[in-house]
Amino acid sequence: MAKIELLQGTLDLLILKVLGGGPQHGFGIAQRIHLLSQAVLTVEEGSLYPALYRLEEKGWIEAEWGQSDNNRRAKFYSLTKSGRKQLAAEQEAWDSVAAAIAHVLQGA
Amino acid sequence: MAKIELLQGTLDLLILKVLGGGPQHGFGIAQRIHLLSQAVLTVEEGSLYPALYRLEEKGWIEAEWGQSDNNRRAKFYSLTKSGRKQLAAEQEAWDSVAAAIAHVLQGA
DNA sequence: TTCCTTTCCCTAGTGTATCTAGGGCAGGAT
DNA sequence: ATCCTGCCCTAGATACACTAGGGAAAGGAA
Repeated sequence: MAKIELLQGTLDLLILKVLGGGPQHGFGIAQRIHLLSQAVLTVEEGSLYPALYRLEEKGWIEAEWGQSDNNRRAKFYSLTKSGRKQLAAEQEAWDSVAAAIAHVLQGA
Repeated sequence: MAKIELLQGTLDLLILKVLGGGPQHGFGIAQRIHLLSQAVLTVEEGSLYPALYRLEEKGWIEAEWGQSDNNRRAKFYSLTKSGRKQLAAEQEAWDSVAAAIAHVLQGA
């Protein structure tokens, strides 16, 4: 029984958002999400890497091998132009849905 | 390719919340969510009924056949005591996760 | 009357996202 | 030498919303 930690559909948004702040390697993205969410959100590696491939396949991010701060081989991802568009769209969608849910939670 | 309209995991919460306002039949629950969300959220029947069975099986809601306002046979669901607890828990979880996502969206 | 639309319930199968649970390699510290 | 950590990867399980159907009965329209 897989315990779902993230809301399905939000991981892409979170990744894109982090990359909006500059290139990052996979591990770093997960750390950053964990940190920024004040440890509420934890991205498992088994979710992270498949998600990165998805995003890359759709042309929203692109990868390049490099060297991490800790002197380790790491794949750095960065937003493409269409990724930037996608980020804006997903953020808007999130805002809309979150607001809608808030309405239901207040109005019932 | 199934287009996901709802955030996975939030449907239970929405249903419980609506039932927190009093008993409702399935169709009515979906209408209410649609209405309260200002037509942003649409619950498909293929999502709704399985969800109701899930919730019933877990003991959070219970069903009783009755008559709808339109004089039709309808199954009315209502919250159980443990359903009330579950509603509180899920609402809290939602608040926490939504806030966490908001943090990431602001902080990156 | 017959038809049609609406309301209400139901289910099998599909898709996809996240998870669990592994595996691997290399740097740096002990 | 050994271990821990950082970093990448993958196969299979699970969960949940979806599509795409089905059916019955009320009430109005033709």
